[in-house]
Amino acid sequence: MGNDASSVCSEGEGCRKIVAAAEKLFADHGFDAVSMHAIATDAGISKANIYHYFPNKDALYLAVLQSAGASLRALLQEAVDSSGTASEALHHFAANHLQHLLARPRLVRLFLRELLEKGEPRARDLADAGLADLFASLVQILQVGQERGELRNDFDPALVATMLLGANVIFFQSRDLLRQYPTVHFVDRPEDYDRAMVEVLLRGIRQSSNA
Amino acid sequence: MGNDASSVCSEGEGCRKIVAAAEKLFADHGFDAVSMHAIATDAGISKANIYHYFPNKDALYLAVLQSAGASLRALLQEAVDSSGTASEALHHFAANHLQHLLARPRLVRLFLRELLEKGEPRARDLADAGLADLFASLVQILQVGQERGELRNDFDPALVATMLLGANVIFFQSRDLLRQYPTVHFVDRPEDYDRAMVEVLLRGIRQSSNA
DNA sequence: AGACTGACTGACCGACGAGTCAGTATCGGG
DNA sequence: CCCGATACTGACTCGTCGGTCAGTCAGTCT
Repeated sequence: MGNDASSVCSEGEGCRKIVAAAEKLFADHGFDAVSMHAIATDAGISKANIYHYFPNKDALYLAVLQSAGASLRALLQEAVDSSGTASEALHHFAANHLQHLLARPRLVRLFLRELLEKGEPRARDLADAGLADLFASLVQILQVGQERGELRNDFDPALVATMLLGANVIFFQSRDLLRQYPTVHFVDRPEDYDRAMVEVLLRGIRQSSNA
Repeated sequence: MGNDASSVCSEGEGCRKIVAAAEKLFADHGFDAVSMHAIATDAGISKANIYHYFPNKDALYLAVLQSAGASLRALLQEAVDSSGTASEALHHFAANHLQHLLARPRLVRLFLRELLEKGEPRARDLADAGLADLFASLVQILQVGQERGELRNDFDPALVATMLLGANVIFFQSRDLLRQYPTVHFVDRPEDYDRAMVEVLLRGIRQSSNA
């Protein structure tokens, strides 16, 4: 599935299969709920073979996160395109961002999981880095919009960036839940959701008024 | 700490201590990472004693979620007050909602964890119920505002409700992360964050325009 | 006193977890 | 054809897990 295992596996069929299986299982069930045996079985190899490539379970987990982080970051940065007006850039970002989230749900959940961890900072820094980049890009788009006079000056770009990211993340995370809610009709149309969402946001931050 | 263990413990000092310890550990590390021994130690009793109150680990976890759910739901519904204008109600809700989230981080993380689980639906329904209630309340506030002509009619209440909830949840969840980001100055002032956030939102959905 | 009850414990069990190891299959280069 | 290295395996160790059990202890009712 084109995951960026190459970055951590330096070629090698077996290794890639391991990371792919681990990524799936870790994302679905979390670190502690997944045994090395389960990973091996899913990858179609023996458990001991995993230790040929990775010194221990933590290292494998780290490798998975690293590989996932690389591809996820690349994917999401793709969504950032600061050309055109701020409005255009925001619409473009929101739509692409959410679309990418939905296209690779496992990677996303892997990172959301990490963000929830309190005790052991297994790879918080890694998870953080990706989000920080994204956040910075978004803030920049908004700032440029402000400097150009396209957007109002009385709001904090970081605030709106947070709102936008939050809107997408919560949509991603509670999609199934929302689906059970009868009157919600944007559940299966992420583009609709994003378009409407950015419109509301823009009306709140655009310079002066129009319809 | 006033958690609603009474709902599941029918009095009894020991039982309450168990649930309290379990709540803390489960919230911090997740179901699989917490052993019965750890819970017993933290509660200051023997492991076997836990089985005097709960038939197995899953039952204990369920009880914790149930108790947490009860108190969390009560807490959050407190934030809902549909008296006054929609603007007032939204401001009131946002501030209280976030404040409650931040006041009981463990309960929140317990539920966010559950929302992430894919395979076993240990208690998804339970976690869902709370959110659904809240969501419905918010939607209603917005609908009333629309009917009264206070808010525009061209937006989906469910969409804005989602945005508001999302804004609060992401703030809660990535607070530490945001703190490392230099230019963000609303991190340690949730009220500021919420006031500004709702203002932007309101400007986007309020009928006609004003400053 | 004695019978009964619920809270509680230490010692134990089988299962399964991560990780090890001795050894086999495979394969490219000399 | 053999050699060394790399890919890979089954069988093992050992610690910890969830869960059980026989039994102690404090109180309470009669």
